[in-house]
Amino acid sequence: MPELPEVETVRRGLLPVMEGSEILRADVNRPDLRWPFPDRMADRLTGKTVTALRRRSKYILADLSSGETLIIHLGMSGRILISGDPLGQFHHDHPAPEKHDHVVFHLTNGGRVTFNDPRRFGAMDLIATKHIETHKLLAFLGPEPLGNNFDEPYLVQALKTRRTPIKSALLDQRVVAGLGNIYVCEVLFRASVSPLRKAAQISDKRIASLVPIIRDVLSEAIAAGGSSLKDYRQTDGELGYFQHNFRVYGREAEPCQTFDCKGVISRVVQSGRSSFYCPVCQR
DNA sequence: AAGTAGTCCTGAGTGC
DNA sequence: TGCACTCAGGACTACT
Repeated sequence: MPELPEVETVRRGLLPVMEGSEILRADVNRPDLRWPFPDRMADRLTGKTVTALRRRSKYILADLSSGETLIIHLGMSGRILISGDPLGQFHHDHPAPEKHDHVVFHLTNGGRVTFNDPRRFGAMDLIATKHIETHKLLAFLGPEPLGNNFDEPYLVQALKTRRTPIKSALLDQRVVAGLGNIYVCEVLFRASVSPLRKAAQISDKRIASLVPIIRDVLSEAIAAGGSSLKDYRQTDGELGYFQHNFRVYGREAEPCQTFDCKGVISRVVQSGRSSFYCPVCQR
């Protein structure tokens, strides 16, 4: 479900409620999500203050006063909702517990942070903060697309020898970390590049052109609060609204929006994921 | 070794 | 209404 913009939106929503706050208690309602929760997770969270709330790729990282960091991944269907009016501005009480509320953090400021994930592809883990870079899930991630290490020479170099379609290459988190199916489709549309084209076969100039487009699409989506399809909500329960700006994703059989293009949006399946694109103007 | 299916899981939607 | 089927913002694992 959530790609980088959705995860960043969740992080920003959690920031004022969680950063600097103490975890009074954690309710862990099942033994696992995608993997078993770490040993004694609830105990290791209890009484700890969240000293910083960061993001790496699609992972939310909560640094704790104990010297450990809680790693949270939302998988396909994960949501995090805040309740309890901890900032004195929401004016709503705790809603009734729902199915798939797997972990609930109770904060000493009165706030409650609920992790809900029907499909349970999400994950949580705890690791010493000083070892976060070496965690199995984070160690092989590529650069942050909105960070300084992601630039034109890097992407040209990274894709130079990749025989896989550009669509698959950009979904590979080792190449660039945080893009998912929706935003790759939108990026390739804006760049007029066919998702079917082999990465290595695209000119350096066109690969380079992807860099600012990736930054723009992600930045615009963050500014819009992410994209809400089925599951995703911001932490206050509001919908994101970038889905209204999709030009190709989910628009199979609709006319291409490129000026003067008479194409029709197609859907093809590449390595198990749907790619939406205009076969006329994306080459 | 890189590239690609298969896999985990629930729920929504569609067609008969 | 029920049932069978497809599809979904991810990404690890095990094949070729």
